[in-house]
Amino acid sequence: MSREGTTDQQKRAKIDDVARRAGVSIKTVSRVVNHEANVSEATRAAVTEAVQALSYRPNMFARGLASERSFLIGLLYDNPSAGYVAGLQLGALARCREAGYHLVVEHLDAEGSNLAQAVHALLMESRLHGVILTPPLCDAPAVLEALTRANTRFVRIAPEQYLSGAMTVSIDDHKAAQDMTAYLIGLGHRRIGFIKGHPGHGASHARFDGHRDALGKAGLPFAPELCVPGFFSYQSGMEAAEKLLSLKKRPTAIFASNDDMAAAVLATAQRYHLKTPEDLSVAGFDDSLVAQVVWPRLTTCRQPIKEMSAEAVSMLIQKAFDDAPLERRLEHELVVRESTAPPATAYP
Amino acid sequence: MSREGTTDQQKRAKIDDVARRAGVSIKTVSRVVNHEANVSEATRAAVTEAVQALSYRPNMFARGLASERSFLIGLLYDNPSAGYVAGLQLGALARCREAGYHLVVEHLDAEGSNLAQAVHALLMESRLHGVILTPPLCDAPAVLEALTRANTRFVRIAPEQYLSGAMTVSIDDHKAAQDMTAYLIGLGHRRIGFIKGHPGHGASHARFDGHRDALGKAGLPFAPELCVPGFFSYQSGMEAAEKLLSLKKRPTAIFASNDDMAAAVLATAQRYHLKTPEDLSVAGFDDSLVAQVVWPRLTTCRQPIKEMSAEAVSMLIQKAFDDAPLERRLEHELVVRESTAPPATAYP
DNA sequence: TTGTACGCGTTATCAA
DNA sequence: TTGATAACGCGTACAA
Repeated sequence: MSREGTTDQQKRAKIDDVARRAGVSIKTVSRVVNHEANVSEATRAAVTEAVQALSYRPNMFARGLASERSFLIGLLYDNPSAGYVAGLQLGALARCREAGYHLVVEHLDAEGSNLAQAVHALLMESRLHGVILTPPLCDAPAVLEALTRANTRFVRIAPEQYLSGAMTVSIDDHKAAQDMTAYLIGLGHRRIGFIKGHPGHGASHARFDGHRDALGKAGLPFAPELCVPGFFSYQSGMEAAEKLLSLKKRPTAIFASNDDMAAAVLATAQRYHLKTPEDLSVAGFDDSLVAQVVWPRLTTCRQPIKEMSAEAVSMLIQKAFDDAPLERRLEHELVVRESTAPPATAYP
Repeated sequence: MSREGTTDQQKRAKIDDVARRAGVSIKTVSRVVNHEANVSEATRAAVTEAVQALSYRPNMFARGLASERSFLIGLLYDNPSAGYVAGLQLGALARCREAGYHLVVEHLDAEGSNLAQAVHALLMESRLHGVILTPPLCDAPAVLEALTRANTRFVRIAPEQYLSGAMTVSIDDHKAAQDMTAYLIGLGHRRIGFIKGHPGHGASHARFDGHRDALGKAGLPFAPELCVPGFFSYQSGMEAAEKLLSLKKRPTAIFASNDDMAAAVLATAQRYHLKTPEDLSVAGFDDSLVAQVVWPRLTTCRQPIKEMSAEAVSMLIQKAFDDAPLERRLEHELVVRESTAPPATAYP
């Protein structure tokens, strides 16, 4: 019933079909498709024409079987923040699409006893071209070892520990936190509360150090009671906020190590009948979705998650690994919104 | 340098290795691995032992090449809500892991002109076992047609349009919205504002109808000015809330078609110096992450997204398709939190 | 109940 | 610059 007898869209075209139509061998088609050198312009054009005419797409499985590596990239995560994961994934997907790769996603339990086994199994059955590791997985020894043993390359995003010879994408968490604290000091704040991040996550320590260094540079003392632990969760932010706000000498600003905890501070402040930002300035980190969904909207530090994961994909699929840098650092950005203002109480 | 000469972990075991170790043919190994019948208990045990000893995992690419279908399931999405996508993905991943499948994620532009081409290309290069379609993609004709033409099975999650013979997972949006409005009426509210969802998404109309029916059942009039359009985005929620709150005769409660928009109502109410829930009750839909991150926390309707996507995977990988139902409907649940209360103003 | 031999669609080796 | 042909690891008629 098709209007054209010659164009049979029903069956998928294979490399042989393309070769026949272009009047060349399959190897030549393979060369063109894979952008290899040593093909004359004429034949290349002929093959390209045939590929388009037949709307040929190389079979992913045949490729994976024939070559050692595939066009599949793995994204391994175990992160409670939906916004963080969604952002990362979007960035990775965009770059994958450009390059003709596909993304296989895997949700692992970073605390699970069978972590190593799960990674091992994944690598055995699907020779992934490469793997993207997000925190806290990028610091899990079991994962790292399984990857190394299987000789699968990987990129770590925002890792905590330095790992010799491993590819990494990150921002300068130290500098970013320092910038934020300096901004708060610039507004006139002198007593600034700080809520730490999860001690198991990479950036937590760097952010804390940055905060403290900013205090030092401004000649302000570091008050231990103003620095409380947190775990990146909303719940932990509530508890941390309780501690800080029940202090006899309350801070005029609180800098939380991520937006979820900052949102918790906002909620807790309301329960204390404190107005934000008049009575209490609040700053977060990440510029995740919640930052714009709470009221007042959060002043925060934007981490370019999409760009980071896109960069990770690029590093995995690059041709020459010899002269390429192992570590890439992207720029952060201070995003000032309504949750921060000069303190109502004037200081000398 | 290995301590055991016999156990060479470096190379991946293949089916031949297992067959040799178990003293059977590769076909028998294949039978055991794929849980086929007609294998004696003794040989099955022997093969199982060999599989574990060699930590054998069948090569995904070889399988995909040899058989028509693969162990890959596609998840296609174009959804602005990070929480929704993250939840869906988690549910699908969990079920996939149990069944030994992997998830290939693809982010498509539902409005894009090359939608059909993108889906077509994906299906040509990787014969996915099946595909999960999320709104609004599950109603995109281009996607549906590409899938049908490639003879790839799919499950639609919460679709708008009925499609004969297509598999579907959903909740009863009509009933859910009706329950919520009935709950608000039960609290004593008589003027209830409603913010619609994106007209292109399946559930929007059903939710609106449910709301209106609940009003009718309670003998309350439907006031057109209390029903405003929205698009599921935070921004659209802000605009909708503006309209409702600037009414000369303001509603005492607002029911938004999702949590993002409900969060926007909360923020807008604060700007109007309205206290929630004393001056204005607010209800959302989905029970996404934001519902618990805002203050007061949102009363909402929980949609079991994880269960829905897990169910979708199950439907895709089931053996017998003949006697299986094409549509499955899961239960919703009203989650009452602090954002709703009886109205301050008493009605006769 | 078990095994043999072939094919799936690519990439890669080597010769032309 | 090209091409013939052998892997790649598994599923599956078909035979035993």
